[in-house]
Amino acid sequence: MKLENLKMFCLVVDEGSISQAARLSFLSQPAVTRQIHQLENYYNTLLFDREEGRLRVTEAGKLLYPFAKAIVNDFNHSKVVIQQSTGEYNANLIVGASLTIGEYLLPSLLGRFKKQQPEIKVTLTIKNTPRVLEDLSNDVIDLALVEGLVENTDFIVDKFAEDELILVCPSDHPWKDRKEIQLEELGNERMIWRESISGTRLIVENMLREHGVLEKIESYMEIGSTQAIKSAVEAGLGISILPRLTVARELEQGFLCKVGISRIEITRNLWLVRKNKRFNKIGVSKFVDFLR
Amino acid sequence: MKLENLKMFCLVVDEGSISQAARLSFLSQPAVTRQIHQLENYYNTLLFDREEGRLRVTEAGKLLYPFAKAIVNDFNHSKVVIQQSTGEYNANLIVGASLTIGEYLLPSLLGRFKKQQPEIKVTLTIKNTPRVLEDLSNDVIDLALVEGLVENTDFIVDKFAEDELILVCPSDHPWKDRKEIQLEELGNERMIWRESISGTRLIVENMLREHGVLEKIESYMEIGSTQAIKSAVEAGLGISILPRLTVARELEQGFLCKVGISRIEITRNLWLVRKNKRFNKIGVSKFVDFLR
DNA sequence: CATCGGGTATAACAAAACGTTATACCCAGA
DNA sequence: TCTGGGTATAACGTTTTGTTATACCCGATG
Repeated sequence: MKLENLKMFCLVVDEGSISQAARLSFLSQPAVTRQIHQLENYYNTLLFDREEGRLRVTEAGKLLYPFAKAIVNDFNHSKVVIQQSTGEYNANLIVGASLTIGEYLLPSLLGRFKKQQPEIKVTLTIKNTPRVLEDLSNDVIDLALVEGLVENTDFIVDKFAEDELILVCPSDHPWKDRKEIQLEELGNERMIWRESISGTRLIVENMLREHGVLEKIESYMEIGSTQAIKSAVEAGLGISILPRLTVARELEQGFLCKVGISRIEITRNLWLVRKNKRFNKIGVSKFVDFLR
Repeated sequence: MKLENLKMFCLVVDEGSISQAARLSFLSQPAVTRQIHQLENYYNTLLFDREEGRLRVTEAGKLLYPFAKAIVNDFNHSKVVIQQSTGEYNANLIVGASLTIGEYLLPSLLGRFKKQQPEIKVTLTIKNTPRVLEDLSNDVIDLALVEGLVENTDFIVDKFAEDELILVCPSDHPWKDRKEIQLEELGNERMIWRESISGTRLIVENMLREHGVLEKIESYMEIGSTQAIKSAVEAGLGISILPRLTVARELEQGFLCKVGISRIEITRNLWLVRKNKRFNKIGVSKFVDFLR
C-alpha cells in the first residue's frame, strides 16, 4: 500500500469527488479511481457509496479518515524533520587544501564562493597533499584541492585549474632583463629548494634529471616555507623555481623577476578531489559547480 | 512511497541487518536493499552507514525511526478498526425467500447452515417472489431464494436445487394405488388451485394448456395457502398439483398420495439470487458455498 | 594464508503496478 | 433530447518491484 493512496483518499473525502481530487493532483480521473479501489480492496470494504453518480463516504470510510490523516501528517512531518537535520549537516563545508593552493589560491576563491553562497559555512584546513587526502578518506574534510597526482581510485578527481612552475630571481639579478635562459645556465646559480618531501620539488627535480642537469646544480639552501624562500630570493641569496601562484604579487610589484627557461614549461594540474558518495553535502555540489 | 518501505526500515533497524530483515519478510536480500535505498533517495540522505559490511543507523535514520514506527502502527490499527466495523456488518445475514422455499425448504437448510456457521446471525423474510427481488434490489435482504425465472440482469442467478410439481390426491382416492394416470383423466376430477397470481399455478396452467387439457378441467376451488390446500385435499375435497417440497411429509405419513401423470414431469429450478456487488458480506459467500 | 560463511551492492530480467487515453454509462439540468 | 459533469472499465506503454546471479568485503576458522 502506498502513502499516496491514503493521501488521495483524504483528498477525495475532502473534495467529495474523485474527478476534483484528480484535477488537484494533476492526475487522470481513472488513476484516482483506481487508487481508491486499491484501498477498498485492501480493506475489503467499500469506502464510498456510489449513488446517482455521487460519492458518499461509508461508515468504514469515516473510520479510515482520521487514520489516513494522521499517517499522512506524520509522514510529512518526518520529511520536514529529516530535511532539517540534513539541512544543518548541509549548511557547512570543510575544504582541505595543500599548502600552495590553500595559502595562495583558495583564500580569494573561497571569498567569492562565500559571496555567492553566503548561507554555507566554509572551513579551510591546510596540510600537505597526503595528509589532505587522508582527511578526505576519513571524512574529516568534504573535498580536497591538491596539486599532484591522486592515486586512490575511490576518489572522484577533476582538474579545476592549472599552475606553472617558474624560475624567479631577485630584481637586481643579472638575468632580470633576459626573456629566457638555457637550462644549462642554472648550474652556475645558487638554487634554493623546498624541503625534499615537497611535491613541487619532486616535479622540478624530475624535470631537471630528465634533462641531465640536476647533478650540476648546487643545492645551496633548503627552506621549509614558500614565503621564506621568496624572502630569501628577494634578499639576493639565490634563485628558485616556484609555483606562479605563490609569486604572482611579487612579480607584479617588481620584488622578484620571472625568467623563462628555453624549451621548458612545467605546468601541472590542480585537482579537485572528492569521495564517491551516494549523498553529498549540498555545499560540495555547489562548490564543484562554482569551480567550473 | 510505500508503507512497506517504512515497515521494512523499522525491521532493518530492529534486526540490524538487511539480510535478516529479508528472511523475516520472506523476500530476497536485494529487494530489501532496494527498499532501503528508495527511502534513502526519498529523504535524500543515508539512513545507514555501511561500514565493514555492517549497518549502523545514521542520525537521520534515528530521527526517522519513531515516525516510521508511528505510521506503521497507525496503519495496522486502521486495519483492525475497519475490520472490526465490517466484521459487525458481516456478522449477520438476511435471507429473503419465496413462500414455498421459505416455509418448507429453508427452515431445515438454515438450521444446518447455522450449525456450520454459528457466529453468523441469520434472519429469514418470506414474501412472494417479486417482493423478495424488490427487497434484494433495495438491499433489504442480502440474498434471495426463489423459484421461477429472474429477469433482472444486474443479479447473479445460480440454480441451487430443483423442485417437482406433483399431483396429490387423498389417501382414500380411487387413484391411490395407481402408479400413474393419463393427463386426460384429470378432466373428471375436482382440481384445487392456488390463487391465480401464484407462480406455481402459472407453470401448471401453461403445461396443461400446451397439452390442450386446461379447458377440460373443472376449477373446483381456489385457495390462497398451500397449507389450506393440503388440508382440503386430505379432507377429500379434491386433488391438486403442488410442489413436492410442500407435501413431502404428508406423502411419507400417508395422509396424501402422489400420482404420476404419464409422460409429464414438471420440474423447475430453485434459484439463488444475489446482487453483483464488489464487496459482499461474508455470510453471503459462506451461504453460497454452503449451498453447493 | 587460504578458505569459508555471513554480510551488502549491483546487473539483468520477468512480473506486477501505475498512469495514460478512449470509451461507456448514469444522472441532472437546459 | 442533448449536453455536461460524474464514475467505471478496457487497453496499452512505462515504471516499479521482485527475482536470480554475481561481485566484493570482512572476520573467523582450519
